[in-house]
Amino acid sequence: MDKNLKRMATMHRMQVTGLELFYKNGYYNTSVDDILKELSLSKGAFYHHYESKEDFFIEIIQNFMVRKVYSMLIEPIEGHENPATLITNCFEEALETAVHNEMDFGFLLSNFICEFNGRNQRIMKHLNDILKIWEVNLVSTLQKGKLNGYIDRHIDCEGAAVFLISSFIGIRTIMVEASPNALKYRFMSQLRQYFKSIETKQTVV
Amino acid sequence: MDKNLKRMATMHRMQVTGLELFYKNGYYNTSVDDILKELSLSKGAFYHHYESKEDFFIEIIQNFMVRKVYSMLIEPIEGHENPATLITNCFEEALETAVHNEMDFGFLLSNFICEFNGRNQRIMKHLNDILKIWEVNLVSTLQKGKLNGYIDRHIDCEGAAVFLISSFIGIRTIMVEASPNALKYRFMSQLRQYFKSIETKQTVV
DNA sequence: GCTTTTACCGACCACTCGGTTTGTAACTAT
DNA sequence: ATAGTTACAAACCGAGTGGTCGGTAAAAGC
Repeated sequence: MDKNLKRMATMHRMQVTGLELFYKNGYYNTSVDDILKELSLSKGAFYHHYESKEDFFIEIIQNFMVRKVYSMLIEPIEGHENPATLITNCFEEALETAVHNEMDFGFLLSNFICEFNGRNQRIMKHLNDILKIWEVNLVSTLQKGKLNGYIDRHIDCEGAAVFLISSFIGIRTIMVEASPNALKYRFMSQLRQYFKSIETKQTVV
Repeated sequence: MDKNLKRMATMHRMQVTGLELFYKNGYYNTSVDDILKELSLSKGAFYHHYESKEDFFIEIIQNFMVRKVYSMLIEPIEGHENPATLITNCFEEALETAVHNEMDFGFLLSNFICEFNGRNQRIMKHLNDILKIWEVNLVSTLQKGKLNGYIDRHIDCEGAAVFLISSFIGIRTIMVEASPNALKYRFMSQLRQYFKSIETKQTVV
């Protein structure tokens, strides 16, 4: 049983380092040997635990990327407050983290989507699943907000979710270079502007 | 002199095919040989005309990508009409083209930005320059719209430009898979919503 | 105590990569 | 006609690539 523990410890180490390097250099630009070198492990160790580089990556997606999206983008918007506040704060924090990350290479999920788009259906399926989960949760937060009178009832929540996802992916892409802090500030103030336009109009009492 | 013509014809053919394959498979996943095979040319031919794969790509950026961004995203928004109309129509058309493109792999510029982000400074500089040109033109269109009374004078045009660029890059990234037409429709209606919020409020006469 | 399983090593394979070198046919300038 | 230049072909190089395989030491199961 603690045999299994050792196995899992090694596999975990491989996945952590794997994700790090894949994120930094891209999937195709990171060789299995690169990962192994960092861990002082051999090819034999890798192919003892995993069938292929691709299978290895898919395990990383399911073990790490899903969780990161959950903790960074989904859990923070659960709740019954005003969706505008929830989502704005969530984005603000996600961008702030990126600004202060010395080794930021963009939004993990969209980077890989970009790399595999139209080139690797199997991996794309897994990545799109994560995107879908995010979208569904955004929609449900917005709809809850509609019921609670925060969001205008004429608003198309699916549309708003797509728009929010798009803008987030975009800003994270261009934030990598240049002056991320200025970009973040400008983006956030326009995001608030957008939210104002879909919030329920407060008729003067 | 017509010697030079032959030279330029060959180089042009290489760049056209090069861009095609780089766009389809990514820069690092396209070998020089892949391009040469398509043209029935040899390595010798390639390295006779270009110093390296990287130099070759930079020439492609300057000869083709700049022009594509101009014709697709900059020229259509030049004019003195309402920026909301100009930009909305421009995005609409750009997305429509993508929807009907059987071989769409996303937004050329942002795909490469994503691939080179934090990995190749030299190429990133050229790509960021294009992005900057686009941004500057968006800002100037918006400011012109302010002067002409179309855009609310409290709006931060730089911020709006960043927001528009972000959302466009994002929607093009997620539009590749799934149902591009539905995504386009949803995106466009939210974009109009956003523009409504930054247009000058028409006080009832 | 003996056997089996596990976790890992490291040499090796066939292949691909960007880039170099050498050779040559055709054209140009004199 | 001849000498030089241009535009390309083709073989080649060394460094990597994902993946295989035979071996081994230690632990687990009986």
